[in-house]
Amino acid sequence: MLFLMARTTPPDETPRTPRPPKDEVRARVIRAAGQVFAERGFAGATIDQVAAAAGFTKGAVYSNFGSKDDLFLALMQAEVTTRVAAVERSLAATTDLPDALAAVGAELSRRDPTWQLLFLEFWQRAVRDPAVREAFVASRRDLRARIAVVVDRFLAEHPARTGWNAGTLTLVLVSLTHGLAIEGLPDPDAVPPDVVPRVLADLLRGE
Amino acid sequence: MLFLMARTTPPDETPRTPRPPKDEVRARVIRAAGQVFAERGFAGATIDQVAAAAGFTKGAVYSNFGSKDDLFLALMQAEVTTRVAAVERSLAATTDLPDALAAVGAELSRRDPTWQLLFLEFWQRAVRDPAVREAFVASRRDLRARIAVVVDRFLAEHPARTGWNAGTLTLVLVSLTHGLAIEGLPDPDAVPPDVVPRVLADLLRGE
DNA sequence: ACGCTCCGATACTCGCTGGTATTCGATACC
DNA sequence: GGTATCGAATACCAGCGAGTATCGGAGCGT
Repeated sequence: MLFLMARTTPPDETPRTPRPPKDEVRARVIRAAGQVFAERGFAGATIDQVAAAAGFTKGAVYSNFGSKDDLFLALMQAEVTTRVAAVERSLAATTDLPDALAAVGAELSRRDPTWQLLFLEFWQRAVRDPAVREAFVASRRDLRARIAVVVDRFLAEHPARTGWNAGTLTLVLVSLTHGLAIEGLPDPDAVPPDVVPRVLADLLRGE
Repeated sequence: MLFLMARTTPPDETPRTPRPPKDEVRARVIRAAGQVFAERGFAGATIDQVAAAAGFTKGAVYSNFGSKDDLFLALMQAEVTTRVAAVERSLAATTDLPDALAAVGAELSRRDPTWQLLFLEFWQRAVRDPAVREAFVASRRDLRARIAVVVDRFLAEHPARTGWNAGTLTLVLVSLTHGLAIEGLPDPDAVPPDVVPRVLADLLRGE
């Protein structure tokens, strides 16, 4: 391996810093961690793999994160944030409840296994580790609350008399969606496409 | 652990072999694997831990299972079997459809965190590893099919006219229960106790 | 009784991975 | 331009854990 005696003559150096962007490293590592962790699982993934996927080496990772766990937490933080934002966005796009919920459902259960895998990984840690659990629960509640706001508005506008309140209805939607994803991801044939709407129809059909 | 110095005099020897049970070792190892894997995760658990939990050493494990994965598959097999048996039992106990479905739901989503953790760990591996997936999908279909048979019988007996066929209804039930477990395990307050029966009531309320 | 066989225990190997200490290069400041 | 600083690369280490080879003793057939 030869290093070219890189010259240092400043004169003609590119004005724009070809700098190895400061915290972009951090972002890239986190992104890479998302991929690798989703692919091999937290315990199954190695720091070297993450670093490589990000285009760096272990040193970069450890100079940005204290430990593997630290990296994991950072990833969860980032992922949850973007996730909540995505849901929020899809909710804002329409005023029609079924549409909105369908959008949320689609958002929550993207056929993309990556998110499901990661989410479950987070979940597992939350169940096992009280410290993680706190943050996890908070974000879940936040997510459900945001969806519930929309549901609530709809229920108010449409006096479809139903025994359901917004919170519980939201819980059912979110839970059902996740549960279906669990069945459907390894076995796509197992889940007919219109299950969620049909269930919702039954639930909202005034008593 | 006492082995009675079992005598060998054939005449009066206890008819039942006081022997250090042959394949009971296997059973104990599997049971221990269930606990340990659920507690630390598959990758996070060690063969030594499993062996110790079963009251043996690594040697016992490796003389009964070819590898860690092998043990894992065996565990899954066993778990599903006992699970199905439990469901069938709870269904046999009642003739009322809602009651029966609620019972099934309860059975499927016991607050027992062990099972949920374990199941989702299976799921993760299934999604990631094609070999595991095959076995996983097969046992899932088997599970749903068995439940569906009974649901079907009930639907036939109880002319509750509903747009749902047994298979889809079962899918919804199973999925919903799992999804609720995901929300409820880290955050018990999030899930009211009677959600499943209420949803089922709506779904079965004849159209 | 006797020895054969099986299976669990013990001890060891070996690769791997998280973490650390150090080096090296470049940016930022003087 | 020279130097201090920061962050990534490299080299390295120690522990750990899956898997293996071997040992020993308990059943079982004869």
